[in-house]
Amino acid sequence: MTSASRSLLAHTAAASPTGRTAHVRVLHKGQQTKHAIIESALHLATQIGLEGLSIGALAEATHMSKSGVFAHFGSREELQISVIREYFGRFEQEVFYPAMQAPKGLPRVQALFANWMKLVAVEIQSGCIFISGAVEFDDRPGPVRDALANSVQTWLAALYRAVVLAKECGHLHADADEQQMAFEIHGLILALHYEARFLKTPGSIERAHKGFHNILTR
Amino acid sequence: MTSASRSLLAHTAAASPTGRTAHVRVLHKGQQTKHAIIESALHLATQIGLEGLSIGALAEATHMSKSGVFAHFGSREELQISVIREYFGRFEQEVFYPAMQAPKGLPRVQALFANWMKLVAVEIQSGCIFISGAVEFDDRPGPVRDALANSVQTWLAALYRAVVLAKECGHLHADADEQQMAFEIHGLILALHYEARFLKTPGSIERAHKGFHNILTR
DNA sequence: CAGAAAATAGCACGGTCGTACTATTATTCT
DNA sequence: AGAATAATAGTACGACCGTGCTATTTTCTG
Repeated sequence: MTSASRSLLAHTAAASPTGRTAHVRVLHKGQQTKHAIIESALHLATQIGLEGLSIGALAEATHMSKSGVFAHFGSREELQISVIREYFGRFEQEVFYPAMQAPKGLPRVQALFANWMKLVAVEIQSGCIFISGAVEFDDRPGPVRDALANSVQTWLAALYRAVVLAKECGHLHADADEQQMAFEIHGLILALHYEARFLKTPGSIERAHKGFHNILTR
Repeated sequence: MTSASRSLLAHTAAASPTGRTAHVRVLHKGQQTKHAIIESALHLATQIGLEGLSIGALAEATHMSKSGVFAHFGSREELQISVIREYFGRFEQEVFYPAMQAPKGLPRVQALFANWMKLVAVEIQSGCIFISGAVEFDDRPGPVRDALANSVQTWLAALYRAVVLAKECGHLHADADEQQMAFEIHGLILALHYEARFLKTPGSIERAHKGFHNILTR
């Protein structure tokens, strides 16, 4: 397991179920297993979906009791939200931040797409909660949906902004429609996920790449 | 309700739970309520998804007992498959057949896309089981997944074939990649569904239309 | 109008779910 | 060290699930 080795920041102190605030203490050992639970939950959720995530199955996967798992979150919703936050963090780490080191303009857009494709290529096997979650919660208002939608919006906005910068740099035609391009790129990723993961159509990855090229050269 | 008025063909005699074959009889009144149940189930499944479809909820919606509903299908899987078949039939009726009356070539491709868009525009409110089902069953083998995948494959193949014909008619560039075009069109529909239904991004319909235009004029 | 057969209801079972509530164990602090 | 507190386990509850079994009612048929 490569579980507890990352992110020593332990940011935001993650509001505990009980509203205790006396002495701003640094809590140690519980946080660690909580992180392990979230890791396991993320792994489960990508396969079965956020709705399929059950505390019982999670307890079994982590060799804990149901109540032991439950106590860390206080509710299933809070667990789901934790998973979304974790996934978003990894998405940032693997897709966004590395691409931001590419020079702004077209290279950065290409880096963003390349990193995104690299992740989705993995998710063809494991699943993607930004896609499955969208379907599960498109009709179900509430905090989980909000967390999910915010995460996706943030990422799509970052992509859009990169395209805007590329146009400002003169790397795109002057009449290029940035919103339109972001929309079409999003469509390529969704079609890739759909056709490769569900239909198992061969050649989908190449088609997504070619589609991206088509969008740029217009 | 506009329920029992369509499709007097009553094709395929829909294998009953009991394996009775004595006397090829024409069964009447049960088939009718079965159709009503499927209609209600379709309505439910588009909103909550095929997995969210529960016999209890369906019984309540149709003012029947759980066992009364259950007896018509023999299993939940069979119910789900019936819903898929019904949805596919309507899809054919609303999208495919009308478009086949357009002259083959580019007009027919445009008609297919236009009809598809018209349907998806409705499904932004109600949901689409070809999309939600793909997410729910991409990891879950079995007859439901097979029925779903077959339906989608059939439709995508029809779209692809229309593009091939358009190229043969000389309505597209000689180096046009038909598979690629079908892939990108599929992506537009998926992006539309995602952004309009889940994110509620305004202007998505126009972007899908514009994207289609971009694909054709290349 | 019978009698047969199909359609529907009623009921019960075992299972899983989320989540209170209460013990017990492990960890941390003084 | 022991006291305080956090972490985990144990147990139970009510709700819903799919589905099997047995009545009862409705519909069709001869």
